[in-house]
Amino acid sequence: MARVGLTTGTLIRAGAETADEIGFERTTPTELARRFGVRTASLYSHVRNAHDLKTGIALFALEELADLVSDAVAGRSGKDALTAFANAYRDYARRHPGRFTATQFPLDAEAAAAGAGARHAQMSRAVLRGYGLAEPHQTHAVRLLGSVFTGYVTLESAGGFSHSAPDSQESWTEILNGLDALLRTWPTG
Amino acid sequence: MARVGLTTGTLIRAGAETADEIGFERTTPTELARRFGVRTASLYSHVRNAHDLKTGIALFALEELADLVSDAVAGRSGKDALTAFANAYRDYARRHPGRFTATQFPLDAEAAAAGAGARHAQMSRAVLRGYGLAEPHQTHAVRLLGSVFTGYVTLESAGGFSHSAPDSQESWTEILNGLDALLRTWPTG
DNA sequence: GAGATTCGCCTAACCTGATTAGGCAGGACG
DNA sequence: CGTCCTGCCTAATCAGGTTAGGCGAATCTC
Repeated sequence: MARVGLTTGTLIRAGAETADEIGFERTTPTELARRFGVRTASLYSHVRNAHDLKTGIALFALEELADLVSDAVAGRSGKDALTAFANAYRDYARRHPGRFTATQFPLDAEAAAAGAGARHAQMSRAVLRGYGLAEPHQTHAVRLLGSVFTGYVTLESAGGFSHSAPDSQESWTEILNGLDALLRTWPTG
Repeated sequence: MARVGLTTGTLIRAGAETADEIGFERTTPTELARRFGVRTASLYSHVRNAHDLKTGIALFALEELADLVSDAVAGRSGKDALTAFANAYRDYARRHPGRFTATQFPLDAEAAAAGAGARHAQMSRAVLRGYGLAEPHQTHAVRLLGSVFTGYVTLESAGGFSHSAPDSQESWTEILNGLDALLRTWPTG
């Protein structure tokens, strides 16, 4: 019997690629088994079930995104950091639509705790450091940034902004300018 | 044979309620058939297939949400309108989590064209009227509002803001204040 | 290096959900 | 009162998910 060398990691990485190719929705154990030339049942030594597989892909994508954002933000501050942060986020969604969808897969408490959620929040705070916001305002701003970026990228990749003028890129730039302006005048007390 | 009186409309409305109860994901033809005390196959005279059913629920929810937002915004302007718009959106998501999830179901071009998408964009523009934004800035602002509200409500209902101080309501209020301030100083030329 | 053990993948089987084809019965309508 | 239409049914098929148990190849032990 040909041993393909399945491991949890292999499956999750292949799952991430598959998600980008055919969509996170359609990334099923059966599909992965097909791609590995293996019977579906063979996956069950490596992942508990389909839900587990998807959770794994989601955590993988969250880590990967956190790495990219971390790199992008390193050594920058203020608007520069804000822009780098936002673009890293948006670029990831465009380059890896399936993985981006995966990052929004609802995680149960344990998975969320284990995941890169904390890293993302930390990076968001790092970007905001340049704006000198005190708590609780910083947290409010973190939530604003998360909402805008998540929302924009989701709507954009769902086709919400295509086929209509002006260009999405233009809106993106203007929104980032706006956010920068807003953060500079955000209430500090 | 007991005739239950299935129609496309009945199924979609029941689907909306079911989605709120057990989640949009699990709102399947089989589940609806169970609830009507009917065989699954019997639904297929009224909806084309499972995807069609979900699209129907999505369109229903989009209309319903548009009605609510329309009511909320009527007779208001400026920050008042902005707040009413935003709260109508958020309240809907909290009261009807399944339907809200449904509103994000990816629609194919025909369904999207038939749906309430245009109404939502119109209402957004109506809210912004008080801020006197010229094109293309108004469109950018429409996209910002859509992103913030979609993003915030999605993250909030995914539990992103719970279990951590400060309260989500506080962030929401401060974010709306911030958006209002931003829109008042948004570039007009 | 030969037997014991582990472990990766397989076969077989079953469940749930989606979907289609064709049937029957009961109310509407002449 | 007969006929038709329509609403729901039975039967059957298919795909995906999941479990139980088997077999053989790789690795370990002495």
